[in-house]
Amino acid sequence: MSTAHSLATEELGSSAQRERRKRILDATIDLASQGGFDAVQMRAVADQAEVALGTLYRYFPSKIHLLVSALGREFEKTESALRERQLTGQTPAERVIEVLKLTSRGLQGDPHLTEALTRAFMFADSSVQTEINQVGMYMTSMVTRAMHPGRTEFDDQDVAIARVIGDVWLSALMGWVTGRSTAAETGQQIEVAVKLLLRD
Amino acid sequence: MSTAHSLATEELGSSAQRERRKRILDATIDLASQGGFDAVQMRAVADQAEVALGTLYRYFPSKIHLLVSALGREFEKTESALRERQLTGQTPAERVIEVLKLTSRGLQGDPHLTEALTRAFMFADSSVQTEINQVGMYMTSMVTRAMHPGRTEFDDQDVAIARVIGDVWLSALMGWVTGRSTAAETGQQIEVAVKLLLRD
DNA sequence: TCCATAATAGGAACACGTTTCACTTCTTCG
DNA sequence: CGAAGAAGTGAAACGTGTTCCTATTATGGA
Repeated sequence: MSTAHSLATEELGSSAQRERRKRILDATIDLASQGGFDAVQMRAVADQAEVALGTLYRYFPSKIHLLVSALGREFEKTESALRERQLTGQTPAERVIEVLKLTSRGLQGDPHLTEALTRAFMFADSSVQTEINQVGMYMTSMVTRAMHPGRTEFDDQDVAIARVIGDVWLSALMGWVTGRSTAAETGQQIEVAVKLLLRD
Repeated sequence: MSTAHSLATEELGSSAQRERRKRILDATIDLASQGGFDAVQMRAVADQAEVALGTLYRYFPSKIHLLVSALGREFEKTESALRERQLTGQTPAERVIEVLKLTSRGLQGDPHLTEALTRAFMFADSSVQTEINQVGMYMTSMVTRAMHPGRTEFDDQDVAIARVIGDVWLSALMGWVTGRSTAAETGQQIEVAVKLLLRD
């Protein structure tokens, strides 16, 4: 434990363990990026990360845990990238749409990866609650911050709206990763929802 | 539509084939109802429906197709039951909430079945598009009809709102079947969204 | 009725997530 | 340092979705 403190969600462990964990998640992202959900095969991940299959399962108790953890790491990056970006939209609706478009574009730039991570998220049950909640918080945080830049506290109505937007976003993404709608339709769908919800 | 013609989504076939198909779907619903998604094992379905495994796969090319087809049959029943029911709500929002509560209550009365069907729906890819679209149409139809009872044509705004509500409903259901939220929270979540969307 | 063809039965075999186990290599601490 | 326990390795084995194959049975037209 080199540095001062650790968040509740951070795992402790030796540097060798942190290194292994990183290698595993890197391999996961890499395989997902190449061939999507089906290409993330546990034996392949273990091989590419240069750990034994049993070790992989010691770090991540299932394929779903593995992929949702990877999603968490990706969302963390996205959220911190967004924090540094100045939004240009004039209204809450415009800014929210801007944020969602940026995020979606990032995802749609890597369809296989998106498919793998979204599928895992949708399939995750309560045993993955910790990782899931983390992703949900990033999402809500990104939307509420877009609604009211600079503010740090948000009232119930704002959070409720952000949640609904998150739901629509997930459904739209689901439609896209499962090939039921195009990227354009997905964007449209989200835009309509945001305008309906933030129309005052 | 007894004998004269058939819709595009209806399969033709001899009465023996229709009978087998029904037995398979019945077995599917039964097993799902008892033990959820995991209990719907293809060998078990085949056994209970008294068909060979190969025959099961001839009728439904995958477990997902099988379950989404079963969902379609259930939704058909729900939708026609709702058609005959007189809604008591005074406003569109109240009526939509009424319809969704009724539907949700039906689902939550059989948690295992709901879990199985919802999971399958979420996991379905574009190869199941036909069945998926059918389910989506039932959903949109139920919501728009609740918004404007008696009306048969709906403008774009109404349909857009119905779609957003459907998205929230699916996300909420997902949270519930995966054990991430309670039935009460799910109902609350949907109610908030409907009130936000139909607040004028 | 009889034959060609499609449909079904029955079951082996394969793929991949997951579990298990015996053995080896670290890590830690007295 | 040396020993105990934790972590990692490598491989076998199991469960379930899916595929494949051969023999048998229905079906429908000449």
